[in-house]
Amino acid sequence: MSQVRVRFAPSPTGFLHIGGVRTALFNWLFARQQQGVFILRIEDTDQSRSTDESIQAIITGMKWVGLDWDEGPFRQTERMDLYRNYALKLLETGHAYWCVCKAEELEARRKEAEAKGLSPRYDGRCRQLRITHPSGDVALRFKAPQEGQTVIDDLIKGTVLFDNAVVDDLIILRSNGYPTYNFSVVVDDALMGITHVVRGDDHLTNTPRQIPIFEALGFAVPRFGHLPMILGADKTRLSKRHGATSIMAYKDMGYLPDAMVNYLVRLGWSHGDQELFSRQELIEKFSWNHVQKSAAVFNPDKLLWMNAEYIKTSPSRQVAQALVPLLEQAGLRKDVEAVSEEWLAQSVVLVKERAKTLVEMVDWVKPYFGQEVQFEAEAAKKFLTPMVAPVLHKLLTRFEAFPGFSKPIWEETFKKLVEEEGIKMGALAQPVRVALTGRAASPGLFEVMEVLGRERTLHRLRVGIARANAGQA
RNA sequence: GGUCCCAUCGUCUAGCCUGGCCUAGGACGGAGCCCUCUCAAGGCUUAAACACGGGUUCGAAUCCCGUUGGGACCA
Repeated sequence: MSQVRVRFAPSPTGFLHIGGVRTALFNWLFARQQQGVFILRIEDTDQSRSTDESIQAIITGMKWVGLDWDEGPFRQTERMDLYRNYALKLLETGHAYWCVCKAEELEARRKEAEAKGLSPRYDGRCRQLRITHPSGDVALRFKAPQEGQTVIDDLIKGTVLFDNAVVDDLIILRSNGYPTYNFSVVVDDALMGITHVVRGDDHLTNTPRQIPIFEALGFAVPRFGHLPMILGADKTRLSKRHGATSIMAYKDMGYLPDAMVNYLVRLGWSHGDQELFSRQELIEKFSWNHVQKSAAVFNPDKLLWMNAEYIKTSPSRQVAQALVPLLEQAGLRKDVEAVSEEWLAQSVVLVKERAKTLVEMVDWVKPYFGQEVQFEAEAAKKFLTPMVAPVLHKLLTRFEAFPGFSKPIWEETFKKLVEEEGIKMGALAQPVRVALTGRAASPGLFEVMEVLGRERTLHRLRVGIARANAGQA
């Protein structure tokens, strides 16, 4: 068995979208599992739509999700001579011919055929012309086999049969000298020694056009695998209308790359009932025969759940690291610089089971930065009332009596006070919570105190008491 | 229009190849209950699907044919 060589070949016509990432992912998993080679190739022959920014977007996107490639990125625009040479080689070997049909004529004939209810394929009229010295606008056409069948043993769809009679002679070199998509792909896949062509199933019907070209060129025909599409909630092809489709948009929304990868691979692939997989597990367990044949609807809710799972279970230092850029964006640069990595990781532990995204986490973690707390008006009004001020003061006095912070001791002190006062836990807990965090919802009170430390806890209690006394008296 | 692909809960899917273990399992989301200092998380319970019609067979979600419905490509 020769080494597996696969590729991901996106067009740089925008950002890297999640459908592309999934295609790349399946290729990557297979390459890593087989200890093969994963190649990145940029299909930028359509120069009118290709941009350098898009190429950069593909690269940053791939890096973010951790899909590293072994060869490339190659760009088709740097390989134009190759396509021309191989096209002319086909002409020499009699597998291609010059076609002088004008675009308008072809269009007219196509319409005519359609009107008659025939398929709008090229009728092959230049095939017999044997034009050897072309002039003016000429295109090079591939002589497609007219008889027999082309059989694809697809990795995902199984055996698919096409009658060659339905495949017409496709243009491989346009009159402007540019190769067509179907031709440049074959040349590249052949020259790069691709053993498994795995792409979206929108290419399935291109395959019977491409196989004869491999053969005419004298190259081995690779295996093919056609992945089903990703759809939006309305079951139409996923697009901007369905919300974010750019992979980097998910980074900005606070998703973890591992969660994206896990979700995307589960969209179309399964391993029994298992939902969560580590990268290593994915590489080990991946297999083509458990890839779904039908299209799948992208479900943002499930992705969100999965992201929450990853936030909860990933090492807190790692999550903290991913959180830093978002904290800085939120205007907390100075605060972040002032704290230790360890402290940050500790606060992540505090909120990680409440935040489903890193963006949410920024909000959860905000109250633990800085000396002062920002009160939510409603929470303060409801819980920091003159009525609770005396109890809060008692609590403060008792806390002040301890020279240091000790979670169990402070907790015990707190509960004892509640008991003595004959009030419910919540009656004291909520005002304290608002005093310490400014909000009516937070992690466990004593965990919060631990992260704040003795001094800030006492300080915020004092401020809270002042606020309570001032409150609409 | 032609060719090709696809079809299990609202969604992602297990089961299909190698019929019986399927009274169709899991997950997300929904509903309810429990836990609880708030918010979460967690635990438990629950509603919810084999597109339809024919065959083959003792027996079909599973195999075959057709219908319907989606989709892709061809410009």
